[in-house]
Amino acid sequence: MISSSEKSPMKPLSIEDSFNPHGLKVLVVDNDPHSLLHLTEMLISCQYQVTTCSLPTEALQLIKDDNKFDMVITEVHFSPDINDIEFLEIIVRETGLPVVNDSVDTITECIMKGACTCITKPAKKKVIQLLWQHVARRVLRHQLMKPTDKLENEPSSCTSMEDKEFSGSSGSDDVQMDDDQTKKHRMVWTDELHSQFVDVVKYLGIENAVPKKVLELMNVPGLRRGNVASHLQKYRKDLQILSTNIPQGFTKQSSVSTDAYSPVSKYNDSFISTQPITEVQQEDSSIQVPGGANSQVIENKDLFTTNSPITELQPHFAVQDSSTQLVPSGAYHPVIEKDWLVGSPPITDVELQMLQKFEFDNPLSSFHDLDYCL
DNA sequence: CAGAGAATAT
DNA sequence: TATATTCTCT
Repeated sequence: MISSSEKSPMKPLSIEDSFNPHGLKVLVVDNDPHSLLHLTEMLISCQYQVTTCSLPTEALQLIKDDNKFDMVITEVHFSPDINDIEFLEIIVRETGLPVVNDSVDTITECIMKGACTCITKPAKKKVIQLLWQHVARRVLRHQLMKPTDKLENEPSSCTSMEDKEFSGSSGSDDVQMDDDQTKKHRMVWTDELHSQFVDVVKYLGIENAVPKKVLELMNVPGLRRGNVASHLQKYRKDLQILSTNIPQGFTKQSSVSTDAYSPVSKYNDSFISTQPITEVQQEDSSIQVPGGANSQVIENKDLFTTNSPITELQPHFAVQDSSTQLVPSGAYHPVIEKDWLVGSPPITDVELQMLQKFEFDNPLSSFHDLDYCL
């Protein structure tokens, strides 16, 4: 076997750890005992580690207590007084985890709310077997970005001059070297860096996440405590804002009623405390930092999202609604658009390469199916 | 003294 | 606005 062993506590998520159903922690939320059981059995038979509950509130509590889930599968028809779609949305936002909904008739809506895919009941084993790849892909994305970590100009070239910028010439401080890069090291929290940050914070639990710890665990050369402290401050602030704007009771009609600012402003921000992933619903903006050769592209997408691009929404969702074509084989067949099916951008070559690199030991999955699953 | 977190500055 | 720096308190 492979990764079944213990996971390094230092790295909350690594490809090796996540790249296999074995031990992946799945939270299943379903108020129908039968389908819950069925799904659970199937998940377990596929080596997932399953936690179940029947209500969204329980789910949130579970997430709060144990923030180490890798994936959430949720029913979308709970009860008349619970807005399941909103629940799904919150889960997506707060956990940043791949969320799978198990109802077909709301697939479009769910996908638009951020679900990474949708399975039908009764769940087909084949489909279940492939679910882990959502987690894998998320991790992959993080991993892929890692090498890009050049947030700082490498200290090597900076000599000793960086600490005290004004070394010799004190008269006129026209120290206008090729600044931009040598002088002003104003770091940029790229998606990747931020993801790393979020992972660590999640790992620690937000209540234990203090700058020094986070810094250590992130282990990014050049990153300083102050950077983390500052970021953490903002992160918390955003969480707070989010928590006061969203949770409440998930009431049926509360959803999109125009007034995003409901007067009521103190709810259970509880669950957010442990699952601090938020998402700023802002469209991306890629900025080119004018730095000449060393220019850097900053993507500022889903701000506080951990599994960012997986649930990136494309406009072509409007395409048809209910009839999700399932083929007897059990696997999804993208009768419609592939990316419509799952709301994810098509897998890239690099990703595929990475996936294949880590291929197997795991006979359960085959990467052809990525097309359907991811 | 170190370090967290808030406040303030850029 | 995003990040840095300073301040205050533990």
